[in-house]
Amino acid sequence: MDFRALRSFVVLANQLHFGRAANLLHLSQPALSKQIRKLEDEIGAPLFHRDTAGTSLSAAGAVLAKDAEDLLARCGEAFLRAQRAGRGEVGTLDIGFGIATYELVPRVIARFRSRYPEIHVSLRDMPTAEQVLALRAGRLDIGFIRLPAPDDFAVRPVATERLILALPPAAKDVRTMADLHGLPLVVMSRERTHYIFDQVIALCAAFHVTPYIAQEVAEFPTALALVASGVGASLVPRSARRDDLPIVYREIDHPAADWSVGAVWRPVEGECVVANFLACLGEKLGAQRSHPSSSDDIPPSPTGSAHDEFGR
Amino acid sequence: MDFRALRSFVVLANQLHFGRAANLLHLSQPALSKQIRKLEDEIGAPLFHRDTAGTSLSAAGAVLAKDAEDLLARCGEAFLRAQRAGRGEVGTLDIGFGIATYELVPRVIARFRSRYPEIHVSLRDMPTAEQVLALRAGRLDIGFIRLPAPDDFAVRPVATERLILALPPAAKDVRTMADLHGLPLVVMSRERTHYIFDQVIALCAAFHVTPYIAQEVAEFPTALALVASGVGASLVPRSARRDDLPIVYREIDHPAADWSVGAVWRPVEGECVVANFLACLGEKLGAQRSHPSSSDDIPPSPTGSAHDEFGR
DNA sequence: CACGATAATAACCAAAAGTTATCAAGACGT
DNA sequence: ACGTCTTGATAACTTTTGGTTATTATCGTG
Repeated sequence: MDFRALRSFVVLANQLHFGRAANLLHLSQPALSKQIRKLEDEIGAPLFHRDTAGTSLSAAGAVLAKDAEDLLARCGEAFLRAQRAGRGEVGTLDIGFGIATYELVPRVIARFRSRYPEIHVSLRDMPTAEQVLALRAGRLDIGFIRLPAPDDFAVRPVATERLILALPPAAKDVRTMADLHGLPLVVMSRERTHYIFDQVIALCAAFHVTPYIAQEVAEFPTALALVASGVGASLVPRSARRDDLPIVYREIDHPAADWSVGAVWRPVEGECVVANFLACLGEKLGAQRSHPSSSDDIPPSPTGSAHDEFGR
Repeated sequence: MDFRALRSFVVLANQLHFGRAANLLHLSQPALSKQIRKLEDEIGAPLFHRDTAGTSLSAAGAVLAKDAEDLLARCGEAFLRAQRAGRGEVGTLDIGFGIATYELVPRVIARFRSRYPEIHVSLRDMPTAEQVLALRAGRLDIGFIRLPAPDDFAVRPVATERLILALPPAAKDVRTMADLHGLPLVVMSRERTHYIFDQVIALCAAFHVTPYIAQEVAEFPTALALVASGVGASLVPRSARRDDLPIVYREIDHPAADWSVGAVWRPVEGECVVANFLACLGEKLGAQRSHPSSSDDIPPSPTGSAHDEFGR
């Protein structure tokens, strides 16, 4: 059943006049006659009674007319929805995020939702590794993971932190990571924030320090309190620093101390939903909105900007 | 938006493989590629991600796929409904009937409804003249009217009655209508059954008899009771005759005494609903099923058959 | 009875959709 | 690392379809 014929049929059913209907449809009367006749052949029954005194709907025509109008409306609707989906205005967006983005992501999503109310956003809390898998499998559109990202992803760095050394006053002669060797260490529990734990371990390894774990804690303030009470040293993000405690801080001048989170996505052509979300993200970060909607180059990293976007 | 392209799209969305989908659609792979590309151009966004590793739906494609399947189903449904309407299996049937068919018509309609449950039958009680107008205006499909019908209608005679003279014993020397002159007459009230009244008047006129109306009644048995008690003569359908009363009956050998009802309809090409109804009617009458579904000749009149189908 | 209106038909033309053959790019197995 | 295979795109060509104009048949109507 041809679509154009259906549209012609509806117009004719309203006009009940081949000439007028043909005009409205911007085609000639014989063309319309042919279309209708073809439709009638397909259906196997006349849709109109042709009478020189006037054209009128047949029983079959009357039945079809009722359905056809609705059908055309639905079709147009579907078409528009598809177009809007192409512009990233309707559809779904699956976002993965982890503990480090509990503050940032919901805020961006709130903005995104108000701007694109017809996008169904689904948030999935999962660790970095799982996000990478889900992204590759297409189960996620965007992930927020610890950087660096595997290089088959496009990246938008979102927040950068740097670990600093927190020392009890008694250990104020420790100046660098290397001096940490043998000192007891307060670390974040691997349970909840294993990537922080992992990074601490990796950082120690980078300095050939064998960490001696004195205590595991769940929150940075707790760790600092323990440091202040002399339990041991700790490594915390700079934003967690508290100066009201008797603690000595040391910068760590090593890339392994950098701790950044970025939005990553598969660099696929023409998926506007992702681009739209990244635009919201960019605005939220107050940074330049460099997001390649249809190119797979990695946007310039705004390193050094956007501190303190997370931290507890 | 082309319909065939939509169907192709749905198949491809299920298969996610141009070659296989093309096979299922019985066309070549380039043709399918072209169709999809055209659809994408119309919509303005890619519907699939083409990757040598495999084809997958884009965001827009996923949205459209959801709608398209439903759309196609509805379309097929509408198509089938139209076909069935063409065969007179769905739709509406507007029937007009009057007092004389109160017994027959509902029985036929019951049969018709059980056979064509998806035809919405609407019954309209209206007198002959009004039925004729409604039929011409297309507001009725079938009417049951007193015959003869105007000759732009097709007719199926349904019941024939003949008026007979009912005389009180005291008037048994009356032998023909002509002898009725001056005799008091018991007639049916014009209110309820004006066509019977009218026919009695017409019958009298045919014999140049000026009727002298002694009494109007509502039912034939009442009329006969009055006749038996000597109030006057009466004209009743033969089927109303009662032999347990002291009444003398006389046949009237004149066409004006004939009183028949027929189903009439506009002889329009290819309206199966009407034909189907007439088939039911024919079966109910137990007569030959001569009903011209697509010709406008009047079916052979089964005169003399089908007595007693109405009468009160 | 000629005229006007309406839809069907015919002849023709252009656009489309289909076909086969071929190409380019990755995945894959050796 | 290199042919091979798979997959989809492209090109050239053909067929089909849909559209146009011109004409005809058939009614109502002045």
